Amino acid sequence: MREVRAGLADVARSAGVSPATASRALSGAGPVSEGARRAVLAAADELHYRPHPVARQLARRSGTRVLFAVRDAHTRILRDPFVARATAAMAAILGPYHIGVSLTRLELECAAELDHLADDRGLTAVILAGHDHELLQHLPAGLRGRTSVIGVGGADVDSAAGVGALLTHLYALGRRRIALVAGPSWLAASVPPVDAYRELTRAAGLPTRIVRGDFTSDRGRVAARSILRRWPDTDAIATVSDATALGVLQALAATGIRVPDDVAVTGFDDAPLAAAVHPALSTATHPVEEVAAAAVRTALGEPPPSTLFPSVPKPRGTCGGSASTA
Amino acid sequence: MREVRAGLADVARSAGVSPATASRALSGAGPVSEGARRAVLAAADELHYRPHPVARQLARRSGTRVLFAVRDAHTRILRDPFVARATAAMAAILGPYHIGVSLTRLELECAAELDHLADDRGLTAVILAGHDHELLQHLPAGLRGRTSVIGVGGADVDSAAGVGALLTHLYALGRRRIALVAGPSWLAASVPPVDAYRELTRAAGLPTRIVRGDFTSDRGRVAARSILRRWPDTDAIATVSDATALGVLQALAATGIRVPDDVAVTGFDDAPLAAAVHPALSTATHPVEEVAAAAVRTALGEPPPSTLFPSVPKPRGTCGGSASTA
DNA sequence: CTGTTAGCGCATTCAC
DNA sequence: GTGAATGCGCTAACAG
Repeated sequence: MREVRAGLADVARSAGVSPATASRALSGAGPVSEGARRAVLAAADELHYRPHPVARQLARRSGTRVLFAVRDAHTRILRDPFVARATAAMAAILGPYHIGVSLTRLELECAAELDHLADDRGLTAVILAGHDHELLQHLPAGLRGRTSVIGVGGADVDSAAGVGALLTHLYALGRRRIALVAGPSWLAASVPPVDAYRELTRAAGLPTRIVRGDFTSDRGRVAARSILRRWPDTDAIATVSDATALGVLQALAATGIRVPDDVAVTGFDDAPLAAAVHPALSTATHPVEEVAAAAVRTALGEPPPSTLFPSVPKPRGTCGGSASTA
Repeated sequence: MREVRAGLADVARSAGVSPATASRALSGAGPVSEGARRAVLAAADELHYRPHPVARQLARRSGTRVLFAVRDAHTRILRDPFVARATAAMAAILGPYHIGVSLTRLELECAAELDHLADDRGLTAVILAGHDHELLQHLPAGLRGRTSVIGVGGADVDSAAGVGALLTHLYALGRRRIALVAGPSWLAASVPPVDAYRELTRAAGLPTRIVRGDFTSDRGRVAARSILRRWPDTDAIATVSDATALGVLQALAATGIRVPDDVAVTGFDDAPLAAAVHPALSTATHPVEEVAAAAVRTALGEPPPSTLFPSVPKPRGTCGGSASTA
């Protein structure tokens, strides 16, 4: 029943105009008289015209994919809930534009990989996460203007405020020997939380206890043991990742340390089940979908967001104090 | 320094052959003499030739995107951890093939939407989840051969075995009044777990207590209250979703019912933090990334997987018995 | 404002 | 085996 798919030429003919005019009318770009536009739109509708995205992208040289490139030491970062959530959000946002999403991990030393990406003509844009300052400085020329960043310098959450609020909350509840499991040192996003931490400890005259972590619970376990060994009287452990916080909780449980009675714990990012652990994990929530949307828009040419996205502290059971175990 | 990107024509010229031969040599298809092939490959390497994916896909009319379409009553399904995880996995798998991923939700009544998708020439393939039998029966002709399915009839986990094992475990631990929060009735994947449940209850002479749920914790809360009202002596509640199980746990906690002492609870899918709640959530783990990979391969033309993926029961704290709270 | 003319970069008929 | 020609479907430059 269905004839061969109608093309732009068919629409143009049926509307009594040239393909060029039809193209302008349909893509909304370029000058078209009101009459012609109406005729074209009617014809397109009549013929059930559907533009061919691939041909369009070839002609426009715009590419058909956005790449979400996450720099990290481990492959398992690709299974990280934050990454998965952001990827899915991008995929949902870009679908209507006929643009797909790809996901890849970048090694810490990724100059060569970036060069490679720079001349993949199929890529509309690249969204970077897990970067450091140097990386942004040395972006291949071919990537400039079609790259955006999630984290420091791009679509970012106010992690300093979020972590700061959590720390302040711990302090208000009487914790005085607070340790921090910071992010990896190769990561630009690791800095703001550390700054916030140093500011609090200095202002309050507290001891500074920092160990490095990453986004895994394994490292959380290790970090917790390390902290307990070096500073046995620690009464709170703040982290910058829910997974890490869970690792901390497990290590503490294994040592017979009570949470939050002996040691309070906080995470970061509000992973799906964070509210459901017992005691419920104190953390901070972030609008990941909005961050992803902003990153996409920026990558596609809009100006970058001028403000940070909110990092809202969610003090729960593992903080002690006014806990809600719901 | 860098000249204009080398095209197939440049490679051909440099290798002293025609573009056609170069194309054959590079794409590996068609007859090419060994000498020519070598020359072309060398030239391509020399010129740092990178094929233009969009042009290639236009010429081949193969499309540049795979769409992951999840049928569900609610938009929030797109934030479901399982969906996000599967999406990210697909995006990672397809990247090297220069194919992107899009994500969309389908209404329960989605015949029109499917028709629409069928003639989006930019779509390489469509991967369906949340389908029912009728949907698969009435797939638009334009989608046949380039559609695959996650769940019953496609890349699926052995949910009957997984749920069955969990139920058997509950039974072995002495539970005799087990209720099931099943999946939604519009979903084909809801059936196997129910079958497994009925089989156990019949074989063991247990009462049958089924209520419908979905993939949200809200419904889990509602379901738990409903169960307690209708069958106050229930001593175990099995679900087919971790989120639902968490909702059940919350409702039970709110009622002062102890888990697992009074009522045991099981989830399904091993969400990221399931092991970390307290008591740790009993659930079943699934190789989501492999399922996604299989779905992708099938959508791209390979034969569908002949066997079900394993659903491995993870009895933990909420089951009672040999619990491990780790 | 509109139509004409050229491509976009590659894959694929066909003759040779 | 190979090459010349043609087409994928649409957009962009250019005259008019």
